[in-house]
Amino acid sequence: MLDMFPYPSGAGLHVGHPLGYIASDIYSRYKRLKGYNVLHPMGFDAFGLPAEQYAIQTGQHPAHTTEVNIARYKEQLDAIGFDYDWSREVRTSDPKYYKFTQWIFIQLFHSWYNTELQKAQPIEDLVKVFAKEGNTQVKAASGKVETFTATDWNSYTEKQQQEALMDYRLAYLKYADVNWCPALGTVLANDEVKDGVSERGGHPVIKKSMRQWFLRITAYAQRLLDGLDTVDFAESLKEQQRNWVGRSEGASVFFKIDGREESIEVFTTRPDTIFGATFLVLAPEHPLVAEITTNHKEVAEYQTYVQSRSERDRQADVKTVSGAFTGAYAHNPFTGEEIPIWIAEYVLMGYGTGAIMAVPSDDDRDNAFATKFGLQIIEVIDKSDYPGATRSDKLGKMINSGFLDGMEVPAAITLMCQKVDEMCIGQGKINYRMRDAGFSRQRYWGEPFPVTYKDDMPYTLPESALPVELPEVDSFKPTGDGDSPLARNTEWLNTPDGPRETDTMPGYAGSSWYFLRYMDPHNDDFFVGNDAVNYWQDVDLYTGGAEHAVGHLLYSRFWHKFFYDKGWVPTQEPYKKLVNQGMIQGVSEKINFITIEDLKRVGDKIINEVLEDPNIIKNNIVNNNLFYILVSQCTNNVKVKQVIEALRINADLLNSIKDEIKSNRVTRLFFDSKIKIDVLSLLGENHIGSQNIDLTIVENGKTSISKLIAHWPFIFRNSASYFDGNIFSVPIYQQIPGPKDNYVTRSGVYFEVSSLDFSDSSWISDTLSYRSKYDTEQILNSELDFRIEDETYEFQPSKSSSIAPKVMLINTFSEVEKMSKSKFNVVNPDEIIAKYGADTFRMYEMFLGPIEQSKPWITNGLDGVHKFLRKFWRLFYSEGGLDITDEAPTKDELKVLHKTIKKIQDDIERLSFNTCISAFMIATNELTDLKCRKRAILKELTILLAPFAPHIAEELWQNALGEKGTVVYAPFPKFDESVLVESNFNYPVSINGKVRVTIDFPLDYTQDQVQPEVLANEQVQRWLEGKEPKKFIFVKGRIINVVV
RNA sequence: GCCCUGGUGGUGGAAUUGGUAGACACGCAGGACUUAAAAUCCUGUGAGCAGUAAUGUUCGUGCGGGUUCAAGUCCCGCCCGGGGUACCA
Repeated sequence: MLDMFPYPSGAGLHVGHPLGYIASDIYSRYKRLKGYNVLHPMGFDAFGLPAEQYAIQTGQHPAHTTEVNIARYKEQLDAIGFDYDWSREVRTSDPKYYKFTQWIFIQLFHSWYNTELQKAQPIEDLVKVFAKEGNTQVKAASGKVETFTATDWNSYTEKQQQEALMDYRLAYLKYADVNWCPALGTVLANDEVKDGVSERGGHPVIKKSMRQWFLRITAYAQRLLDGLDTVDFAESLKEQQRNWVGRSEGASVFFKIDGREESIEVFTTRPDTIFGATFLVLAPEHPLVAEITTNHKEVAEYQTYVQSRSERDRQADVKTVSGAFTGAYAHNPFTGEEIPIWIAEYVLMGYGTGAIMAVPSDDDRDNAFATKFGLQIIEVIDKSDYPGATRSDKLGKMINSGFLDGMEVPAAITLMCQKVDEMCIGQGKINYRMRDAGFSRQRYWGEPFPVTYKDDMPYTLPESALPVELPEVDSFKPTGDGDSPLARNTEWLNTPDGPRETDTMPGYAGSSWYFLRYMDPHNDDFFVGNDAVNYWQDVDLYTGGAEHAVGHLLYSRFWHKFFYDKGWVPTQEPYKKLVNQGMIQGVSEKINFITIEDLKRVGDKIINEVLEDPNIIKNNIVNNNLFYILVSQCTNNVKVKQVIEALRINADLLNSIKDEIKSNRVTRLFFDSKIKIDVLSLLGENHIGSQNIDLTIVENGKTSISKLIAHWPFIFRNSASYFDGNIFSVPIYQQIPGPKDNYVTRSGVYFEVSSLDFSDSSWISDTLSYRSKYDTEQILNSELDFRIEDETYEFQPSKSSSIAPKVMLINTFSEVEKMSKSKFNVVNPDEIIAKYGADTFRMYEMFLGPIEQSKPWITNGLDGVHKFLRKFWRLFYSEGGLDITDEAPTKDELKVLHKTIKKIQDDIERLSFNTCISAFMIATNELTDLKCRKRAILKELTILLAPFAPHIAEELWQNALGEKGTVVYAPFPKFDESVLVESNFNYPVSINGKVRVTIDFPLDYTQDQVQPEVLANEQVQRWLEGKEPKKFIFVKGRIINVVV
């Protein structure tokens, strides 16, 4: 029984984490009651970026932060009453653990993948083959390799040999791009980059090529696909993994470049359409671009633009079609036509060959591209036999395609693959979208590589040197030139054998094999002992978030297959069954803002377009979605004061005031989250923004000014503020470090006063005393100011105020999204446990709904669960104390018990825990009604409840029932079906599908026995109105339907 | 954009295989007990219409179509929310 490894974040365990943990705890306790030996461990994925960032900010060592966070996590986990075997705890950041992570890396480094045997093998074997016959006969998963003979190999220098081997290793070095932020001097994670600039500070981010480690997961692509058929994961999750691996069958074809020796290799899944290939598109980073370009200026400019775009942007942004012509041409090998070679961002270097043949007649993106740049489009498929088929469907009859004419598409694909092969211009090929996994991070808080460099080539350290422990460094900041902070410790860096690798491993290194360590956590000789792994084998049930669907799960499956190849584990797949628990989401508070320039433009657009478009009105206003309109008179001299009122309106009201809006040319701005989308569509992105704010800032719809200032002290303390009774405004200073610690004013925010809570005024003196330490110059330069006269605080427009700040805050709103510290919406379980106890908390989390469904954390039903537990308790204790009898139970009581046993047993097996809680409630309500206090019933029920509410169950077991020992190992009650057998069934009788009456019949009655009585029924007669029924449907034990 | 996933009363959700939609809770309303509060218990509660009432009847599972004796469930086309998208974990 395994739970996904938590990362011990500084925010502590939030209410979302335990959802899966509680489910697995119930399951493992249940299996224990059923007599199984259950291994249910827990540990920590302790390396990671947040601890490192915290270290940069505070100077605290990540090891220390991690230690503190783990202690807190364990305290919280224990408070919920989990049955973890802490003697088996593992932590990825423990040198005793990462010793083996490093060891596994070494094994990957010294392995290659034999595609003939479909198996990883020692690299020494390959060396022997090279020395004997070169690499021409070797069938291996490799990079692009030049062929060499045995003579070549033996004449190679050590360095050349190492370089050649690098193309075969399962862990290898190559150059790859990272998100490089020159201003911060650091490499950024994808989610630290937004719109081409760093999230912190807004500095430009570019791609930088660095030599990095990769794992050859692509060698296992097919096995990772095949393995999916053997495991019990949700079909959707398997589908996600299949898509990630992205197998596609097609052909690679070479296109000859005009006037040059080289050809361009393209991969296509549609070789049939080659007669319609009217141009080629290369990825802007394609190595051939530099060589063939004659159109230097435009290409260079375009390449610079693409540098600033993230891969996701490049794929996602299908609206903007962009590209540049290289000036070079190639030849279509079948039509013989000269076709231009372009570069465009929608072609990615990392996928396929980094080049495509564009067939604008049969590919949407190619079509958009050709249309925009006026390139030729030749129709090659007649789809008239397939009405409704889209451009990309592989359907139709070939036309304008030489020898393919008249063939159906699938046949044409097959023939074309053969033809390409015959003509020696390419071959049929299976391509995978999946790429090798980047394994280098330019970070401190991760596993160091057990590697030193000699002559610029890497060599692994001997096992005796493991673990290579993280060195102490004087600062956790990046070095500024792209190296990780490890490079700061030069004493550590330089060894007699050469300099060390300074990058560290990514998060998934430690988490790809941790479940094996649980089986044998204290083994110092091997990562997992043979006996242990043969006894426990694999994970029977794995629970965790769907967000890990590909990343972690695919990587660990890959590692496991490698272990299998090496003979270290007995199974091909690590996880037999996997359940994705849904996310418990947080409710975030957010603010929307928009520039005043844009506000005016929106106003015009709304007047001219939106109010005239019935669809927009309908989509946004119906369904009682009232929305806000901010009324503002937009003159050229926009002043805050002129924002005069905010209205809540509905569709009818909008219609009635439409003309007034138009004639007065007042700007009306929609600012519900739904409306925001329409503002977006009116203006495009980047014109309206939103930002998360601390949950507690907004209370009862009012924004607390003192809390807002505590949240953004910098902004408020150093800025002048303006207040006129209606509007409270604050210019915002963006925190961009510059010479002499100057900061730049970027924008301002406005709050409607009616939405603010001024009750706590301590911020005024706090702000003033803070400011007095600074030069008044800065305050004078501010656009607006507030003053204090006498003892009363009065806010007035500053005399120097003439320029209006650029950004207007529109409103705050709530949104349900992922719980995370950065979104200020984290809720901890501690308070609830303190108030209601762990049992209530456990049961409530289960009661919230199906385990795999995501839902926001709302505590509405908490009381009901708590009340249930009290009611259950009262089955044992009445006012006079313990009140249990030894009488024999009645038939009704037994029925309640056995109905519940069956329900709980079935529902736990199918992991439907929310319905279990309901079943307990029903049983308790029914037994209360029956006034049942019988030991024989209550004892069994206590065992049933024990996995869900272990504390109360244990208490009742030992003290109320007086049982010896713990309920944890009690035998699970045996279900007796005979108790539940019914002789009659109350049939619902419907007329034309609508139930009108119910009639009781013995269950063994057939249709013939039932029909006369049903038709004679008074109700049925009424609906028949004297007519004969058309049809009589009888489903035994379910329903009767009379069709009239 | 692409992939995945969800949408049912005022709220969380139930309906396991196409067979009585709204189980079980929360909330709300009314009542009992109590000096009072807490706790506990009882009754009602999808919406509309008719009826003093029992009850009857129409509508109703995001929207629009379809299949079926029967659709929350299956099919087709949309809309909206959430997650992932390769360096957050």
